[in-house]
Amino acid sequence: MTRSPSSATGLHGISPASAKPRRAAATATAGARRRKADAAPAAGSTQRIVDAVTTAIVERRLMPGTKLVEQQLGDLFKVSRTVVRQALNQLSRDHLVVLEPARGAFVARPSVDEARQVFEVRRMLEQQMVRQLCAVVSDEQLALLRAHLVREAAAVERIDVAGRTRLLADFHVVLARMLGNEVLAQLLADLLARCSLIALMYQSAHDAGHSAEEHVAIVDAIARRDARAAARLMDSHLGNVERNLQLHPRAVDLAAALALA
Amino acid sequence: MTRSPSSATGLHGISPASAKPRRAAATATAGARRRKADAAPAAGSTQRIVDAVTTAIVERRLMPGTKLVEQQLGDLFKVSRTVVRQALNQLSRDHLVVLEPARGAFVARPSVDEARQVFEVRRMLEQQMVRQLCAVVSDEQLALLRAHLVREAAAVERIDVAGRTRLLADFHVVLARMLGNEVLAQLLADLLARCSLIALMYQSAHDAGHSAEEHVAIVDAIARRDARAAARLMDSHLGNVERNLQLHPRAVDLAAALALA
DNA sequence: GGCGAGCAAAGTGTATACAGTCGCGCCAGC
DNA sequence: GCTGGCGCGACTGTATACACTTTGCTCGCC
Repeated sequence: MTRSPSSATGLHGISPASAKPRRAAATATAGARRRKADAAPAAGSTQRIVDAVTTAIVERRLMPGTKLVEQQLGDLFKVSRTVVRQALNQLSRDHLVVLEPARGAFVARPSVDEARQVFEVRRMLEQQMVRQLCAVVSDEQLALLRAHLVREAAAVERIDVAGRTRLLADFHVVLARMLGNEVLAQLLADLLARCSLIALMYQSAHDAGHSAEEHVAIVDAIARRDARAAARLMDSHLGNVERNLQLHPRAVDLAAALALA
Repeated sequence: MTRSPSSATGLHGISPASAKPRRAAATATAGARRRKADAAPAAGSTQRIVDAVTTAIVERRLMPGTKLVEQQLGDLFKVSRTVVRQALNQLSRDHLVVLEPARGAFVARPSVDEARQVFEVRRMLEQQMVRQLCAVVSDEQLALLRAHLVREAAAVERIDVAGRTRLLADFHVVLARMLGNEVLAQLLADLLARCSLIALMYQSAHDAGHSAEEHVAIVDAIARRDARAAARLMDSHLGNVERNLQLHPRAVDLAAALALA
């Protein structure tokens, strides 16, 4: 959350690959030289569109299934379809939109199976993540975590839906970053963006306050360096979040329902 | 490995996102209808380029750092730069190439840190993966695994470098697929492609025969439904692979060397 | 009145054209 | 002889143009 190039949009860790595409993983020298180049001119117009669409989806202004017409987006952002297409391609890689050949781009509608699988992977990764974090976490980092928890609580308090959604997701990315593992962090950011879309589709009955409390418990366990507890708490936390989704196939049994009638 | 749209290239699980971009995750009806469309006409020329470059990198015909000029690729594949650019964008998302703004596309040169982080994530995922697999694996699946091991051994035997590299990596994707978790499988495929590049850069001293033997041990543990042993074996297997890389920074100490001199 | 063929509008897929940027070599000046 | 600016060539970034597919509608036919 320190140096996110797309922080202008309001998203930090969520935006799945904001930091990725343009960041030269090349030798450090090249990275340093580039810094002046992409600081001022807003880091490419493609990324602007990606970020805008991402936030729009996460903040529920674009519903799943919505068609994204290239020319319309181009007019809105005052760019050509070329740039819009690049953005849509990136978004499709993040699984936020689906490209249907010769038909167009649509906001993704993740299936129930996909939702379960995403959570499954998150459980695998994050359980191990907190376990390892117990071994290496510093006091400064713990302080940062506490600070994050305070912000979460505040957002929950003042019913700031967009803000709390972002903070609750960012919590997990912050944990990943603390391991110093950028690969893990980006992976997790991707998964969390997909989770936003999933939560959005399958109207989560989960109340944010509960999640925030569980985050507190997890941090407490980490502070005690209690790896087993931390892993268990994270597992049950993710289980709770998933359980509170309405992952009961509806569209599928439409055929069955009609057959019955 | 059953229905890979890019199997024509010789890569199965490795090709990081061959299956992803064009595969409509949309409702099953749309998927069925589309099948006729993308079956025959080779699934888009963009993907052809992505696959070709991917295999070229994995099979060591394109060395890290090589510049990929758009016009040249366009001439080679008889397509316009537009298509080439799309392909390069996809490849950059897979971390196989790096795009430097206004400079061009280069075959990625993953840093030592990145290599370590990729392996770290693999350990997290795959340890949990085999653990879970012990609980759900069927006899047919075990037979498939045994068959795969036989193919691995054969490739090692006849010193088929390209083949064995692919098979050794595919093993891990096959495991992921057996959990029925496509999200996990694709994630792992991504990571494995990056590992190919890493192994290629930091001249692995690891001999393939050893890896194949470790795979056998892992499958044995899974067959015994011994989750703890399987997890431990997978962990040590990945540890061995990583340890056999020459992950000792060289270019970095250039500055130090100059300071000394 | 329902149904299928055909047509037109909309939108995507690809190619081409143009503008901006980087890198390299040349040349003047010190 | 070496250094620093200048200009040219190559290549990338973006816009525009054109061809093809899909889709919804209309009209004629059954």
